[in-house]
Amino acid sequence: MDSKDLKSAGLKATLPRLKILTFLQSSPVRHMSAEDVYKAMLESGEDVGLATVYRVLTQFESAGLVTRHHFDEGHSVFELNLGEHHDHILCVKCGKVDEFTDQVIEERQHEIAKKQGYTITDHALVIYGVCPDCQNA
Amino acid sequence: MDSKDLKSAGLKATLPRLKILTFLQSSPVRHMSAEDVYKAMLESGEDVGLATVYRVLTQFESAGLVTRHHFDEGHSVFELNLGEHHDHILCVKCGKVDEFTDQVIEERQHEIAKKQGYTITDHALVIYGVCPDCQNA
DNA sequence: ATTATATTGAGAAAGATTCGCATTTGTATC
DNA sequence: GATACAAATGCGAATCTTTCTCAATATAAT
Ligand SMILES: [Mn+2]
Ligand SMILES: [Mn+2]
Ligand SMILES: [Zn+2]
Ligand SMILES: [Zn+2]
Repeated sequence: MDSKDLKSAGLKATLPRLKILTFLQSSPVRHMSAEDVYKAMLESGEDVGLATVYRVLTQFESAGLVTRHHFDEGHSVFELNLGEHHDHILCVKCGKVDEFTDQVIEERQHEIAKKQGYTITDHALVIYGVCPDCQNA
Repeated sequence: MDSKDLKSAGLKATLPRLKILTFLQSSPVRHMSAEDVYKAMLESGEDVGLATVYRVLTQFESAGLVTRHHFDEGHSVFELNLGEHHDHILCVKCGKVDEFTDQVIEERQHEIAKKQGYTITDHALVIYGVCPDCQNA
């Protein structure tokens, strides 16, 4: 039951929130826009307004349940937060999104921040390229 | 004369383009939104439409004269391309934008791309933090 | 079951960027 | 320098994503 997850996140266990959380947890696709989630809600019969999807995703983000990315200008992409931080590499041809972690890069960023006198709070790293599948085509 | 720069970039030397390029080249502020450029045009008396500013900046980007960034969702930021690649670190309090380059990070990204079978085309790295000035306040 | 409060849905509104099109400008030619 | 034609401009309308407003509804505690 996801109600527990919501409650412990300080959120009332409403139908729209349960529906959306369950969907995020069960979807094999990890990176989705608000519109993607909205369409999934429509298809599963459950009536959830688009505004509610946006609100809930934003609340989930504040609660740490979800992470928001800005891969392209123009719209946000969300993914269920599974704990471990990672960065992304994505295909400019087909839009595929892959993930990676690199401890060297992580450390280097902290050194850079320190050198410039910044207290680092976050970072966003996206590598753009052509994926293996799209190279032979 | 900037006409040369425009011509060699394959662009007709029109008044709006000259005005905008000259402004970018003379401004001490390196990172600006289309709106910023538009306002500067208004102040300098020259009448340039907002749509034209957007068009010209996009053309400059295609011509390699300018680089576009997406520091925050919701609007693009442009900077004159001075040749050497660099990444950014910016203050979440005051919005200051600083720059840096790190060869280790650059190389690591290529290794990651190779490891995943991608042909890397580009990347975007932004470190968010609190700048020195904003820490004692 | 009742109440007090938080949440929802629908459409309006906002903010950034692009489009459509009549008018103007740049440049190549005479 | 005048002429001609394609390219570029400016304006407002249109688009797209996201947020807001607010009356209606659902939730959690009593
Ligand atoms: Mn991810
Ligand atoms: Mn820069
Ligand atoms: Zn691909
Ligand atoms: Zn600051």
